[in-house]
Amino acid sequence: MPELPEVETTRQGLLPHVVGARIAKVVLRERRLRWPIPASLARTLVGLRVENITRRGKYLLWECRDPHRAGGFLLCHLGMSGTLQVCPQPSVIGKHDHVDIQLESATTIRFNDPRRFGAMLWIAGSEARHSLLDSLGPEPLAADFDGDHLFHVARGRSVSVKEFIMNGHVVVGVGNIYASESLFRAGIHPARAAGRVSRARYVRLAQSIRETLLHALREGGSSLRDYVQTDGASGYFQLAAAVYDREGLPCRVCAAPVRALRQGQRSTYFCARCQR
DNA sequence: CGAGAGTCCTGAAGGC
DNA sequence: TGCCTTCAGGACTCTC
Repeated sequence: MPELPEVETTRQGLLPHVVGARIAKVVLRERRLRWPIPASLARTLVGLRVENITRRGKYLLWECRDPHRAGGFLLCHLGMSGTLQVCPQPSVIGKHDHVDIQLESATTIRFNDPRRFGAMLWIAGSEARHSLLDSLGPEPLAADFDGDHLFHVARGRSVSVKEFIMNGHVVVGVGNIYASESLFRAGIHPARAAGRVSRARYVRLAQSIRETLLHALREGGSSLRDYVQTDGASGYFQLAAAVYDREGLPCRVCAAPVRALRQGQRSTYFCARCQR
């Protein structure tokens, strides 16, 4: 399930293959994703040159241009089971291979997404502005994200701190796995109301989120279940998970059994002794 | 405005 | 063995 480290790993894996390349052909086999892929996307993309791929939260933005006509941005979201793989010699078309973006070099970038929660949309123009991006919170690894930000946004909020940090309008890129891991690292109970966490503890939480994400980034992204890196190798962050998916197993710090609970129809893992 | 539930989807896993 | 149910998850969208 791609979270921010996986999306960033994907971005970095794609960059050397696509930046500067011209799009030769686009095959749309299945357009029914989170939102339908525009039928005109293939026509739009062919002939454009990919100038860069940037990331905003878990959205990837392919900046595409052409000297003779208007460019724009290909907005991609991997949902929870999506991958973008670099296929130097695409051979057999597999199940759920929904989109192929073939470059002039013959290398193909293949979008596969069994659960079809992903997205592929087109933003025309020279600015990457879209309603999906408009009200996103800060990047957790950027300078404008810190404990003060979390503390201020949390004023008066009764939602649990775990659901709070998973809200993309508060901070982007913290998914279910890293939310549990970050709260464990910060020693904060996941069910505590967001408005009842002190400023000092939010400072620690912001730092924990950064550390957790950076750690996962160094490991190449997690591979829990579906994730595959662009070169096909799998990540291995789950081996280092402190609490996620470890219900009943001893806490790595105090040996108390890790506990699980449901929050907003999501599973949360925590240590009742280490987290208050 | 915030909170909470519903929704999309496939595949794996568990129960009987 | 096989069918049925449940769960997994991102994040938008709707209702209250």
